[in-house]
Amino acid sequence: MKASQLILGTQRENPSDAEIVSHKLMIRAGLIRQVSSGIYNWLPTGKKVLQKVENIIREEMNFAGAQEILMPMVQPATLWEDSGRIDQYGQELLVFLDRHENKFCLGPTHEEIITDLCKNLLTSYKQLPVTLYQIQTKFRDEIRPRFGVMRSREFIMKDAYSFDLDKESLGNSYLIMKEAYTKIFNKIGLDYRVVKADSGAIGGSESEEFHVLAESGEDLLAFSDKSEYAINAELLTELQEGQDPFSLEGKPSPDGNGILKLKRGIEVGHIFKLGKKYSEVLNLRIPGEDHDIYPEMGCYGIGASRIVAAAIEQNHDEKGIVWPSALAPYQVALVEVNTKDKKEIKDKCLEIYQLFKENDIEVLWDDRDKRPGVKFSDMEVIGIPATVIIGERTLETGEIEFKKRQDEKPELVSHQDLISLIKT
RNA sequence: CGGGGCAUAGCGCAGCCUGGUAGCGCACCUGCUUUGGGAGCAGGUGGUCGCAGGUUCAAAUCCUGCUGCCCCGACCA
Repeated sequence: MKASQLILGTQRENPSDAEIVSHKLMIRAGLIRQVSSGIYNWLPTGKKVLQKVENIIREEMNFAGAQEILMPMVQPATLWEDSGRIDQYGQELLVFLDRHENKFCLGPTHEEIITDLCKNLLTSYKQLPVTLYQIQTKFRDEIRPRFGVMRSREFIMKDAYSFDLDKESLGNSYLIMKEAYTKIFNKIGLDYRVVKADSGAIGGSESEEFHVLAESGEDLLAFSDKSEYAINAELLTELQEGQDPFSLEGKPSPDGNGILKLKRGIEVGHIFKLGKKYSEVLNLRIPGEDHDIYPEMGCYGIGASRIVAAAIEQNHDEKGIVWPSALAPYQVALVEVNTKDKKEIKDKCLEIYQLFKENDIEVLWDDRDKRPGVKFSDMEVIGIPATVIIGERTLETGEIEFKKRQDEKPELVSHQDLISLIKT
């Protein structure tokens, strides 16, 4: 991609209404623009990053045997009346009327829809176990949206739903998803933890959360310093009735091993064992060997758009974003310096540009007629992991200036080494 | 929903107190000169001053009402 043709949307100054670093940088790097409170446009660069997240999720979900579907964002409110959640979910559910004055809502989650779908779709216990998923826009009318896409009203979520014959099989489906999640967050390249969690409004028996560790995280997590024990501090205080979560620091771990340490996290994934809650209340019965069964369900969410913000919270410096390579919108920036009356520089850039393209390296060629400083800072705020600089200095020698995002100065490398340097 | 703040060009802001027909920096467009870390000069584009009412000869400015956005809290993926 040539920067001269790209709608970059970078901004020099921090927006006045952004508080946390990921929000500021997402605006300044031209990833998002606000439409309304908790509602955002995703610009070309942001969309690329989001798509990287989605594709990693999709790959691992498919690998785990889950099947991708797409459910509607608009759902009949009657389904929510049937499940009894219309009151429980409350104001967060955005309800409206269509032209026939039928009540609909914007889907904040899809247990009702998927359960209803499966009533017609699953016709035999032989089809179980099965896990279906989608990557789709959700809407939750948050009391107070904040921090950009970190806590937005509209957001992109991957939600998966498993259906099993019995509890044991559900346990297996759950583990498969947990493993897939582990692989997803490893691939994305963030520092994360899994903790026991409260199943909240979704309901069910058991749940775990995946948190990206960051100082700005809204959740407080408690870990034992001696064992694997890890729990959402809020849940632990509920279990221990009414303590201040902060007071947990240094207390003995409930599993009897070690003492508790607190960290802050951003919840990016949540997996639940739902049991028969939805299958029973919505009457999803599947013919079994001798009698109909209500399948044991599980549900598994990942906040794709939130991951983008969380990744920035964890990976930035004073110049801007520092993408983990799996999420970078481009793997390399090709910056040309002083090309006026220097056709050789343009030619050299074109040559390298094509070399990258032939090797399937996503390259952003900054061919704009701008000062070098402007280009460097744009590439840095966007967070592209590597930059290749082409200018007069190295035109004669044939060497290439190559700089990693966090390096102060470029190093000189040979033409042949370029590709392998970027791929590692 | 309670408490606080803000609303003037794409972004960041001044002007408001003390009413007189809107300004600065950045960005953007044209030209020339520049070009290795956010260039210089010259010229230019862009604003129903959030909305509605009121006071006044005259309102960005004063008064009233409303809306939107941000922050803190309760709540939540």
